[in-house]
Amino acid sequence: MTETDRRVAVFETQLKGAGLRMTQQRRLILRVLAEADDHPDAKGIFTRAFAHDPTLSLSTVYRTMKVLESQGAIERHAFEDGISRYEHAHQEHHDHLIDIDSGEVIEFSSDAIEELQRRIAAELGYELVRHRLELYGRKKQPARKGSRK
Amino acid sequence: MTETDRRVAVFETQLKGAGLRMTQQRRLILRVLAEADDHPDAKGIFTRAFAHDPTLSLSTVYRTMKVLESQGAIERHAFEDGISRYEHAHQEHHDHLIDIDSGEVIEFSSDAIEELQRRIAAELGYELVRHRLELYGRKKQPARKGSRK
DNA sequence: TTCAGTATCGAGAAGCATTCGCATTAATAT
DNA sequence: ATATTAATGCGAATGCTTCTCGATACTGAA
Repeated sequence: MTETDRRVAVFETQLKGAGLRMTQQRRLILRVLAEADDHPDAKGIFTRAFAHDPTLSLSTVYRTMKVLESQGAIERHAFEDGISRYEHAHQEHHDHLIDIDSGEVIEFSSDAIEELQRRIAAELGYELVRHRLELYGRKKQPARKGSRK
Repeated sequence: MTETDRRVAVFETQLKGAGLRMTQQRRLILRVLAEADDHPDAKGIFTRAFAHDPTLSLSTVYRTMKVLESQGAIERHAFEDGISRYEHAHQEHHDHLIDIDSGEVIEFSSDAIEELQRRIAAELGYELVRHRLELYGRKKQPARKGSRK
């Protein structure tokens, strides 16, 4: 709760600095995102927020996501299906592993991969600005006696 | 020309085997793709093919891309903008580096990265099925005397 | 507190890439 | 040749996202 409040307060300050306003809707959406531990899409965010404020509109969710993103408060990702999914911004960069069967999104980071990417870009004559890495996998059965294959 | 004809012939055999038909439209679209050295989207493919057959419809392009993809004749990629782009299938797996300024797509492959990804997935308890890696970069100025920064 | 100015909102229309439905056409096997 | 039916063309429909616009409600100043 306190952590969420802190996020809201920080964001409000950022908004004011940009000549923007803190509204009930933005507060609510920010709260929903701060308390989400998954990567919901616009509709998912809308559904959760709508439960707290039935006057909220989907348009506002989309608009708010843009504002939040431009302020660096959240990150937007588009995986295979092309639908935008959101998560509150971490300080540490990370990539995603998506469970093919369940759709679950697991986060990970690897300095080795980051470095390798930078090197590959450099070899091609490019300066790496950003990247997108998604692994799609299937949960392994824990190895156990008698497990076949 | 010969290489393109060979591709068309191979694909026709695959189609027959699946109880499907080789049509003028499929031949044309396959030809356009075989001779493309970039990663066009559906509209781009349609435009090029339309020049040879003004009766072609965009629906057919989309339908054909699905067939081609299911037969493994082409690969589909969706970069940042969410639009599907296509290329004829290579035998070797590769990833893409996208030039931020020009939009140009450069292909590359790295066994080291492939291996690293497999290892990361394994550490998270997953078997890697496939992945998506896109690097976004900016062309470096060739280092020269007097270059600042 | 009240008020003016304007950023934001809700609701629905509009955009865009992609897919569908269906009557018509054409590829294939006999 | 001819029947079978996959494939086509065209327009309508879909689904996510953005835009339009009149109404609403933040915010700073009085």
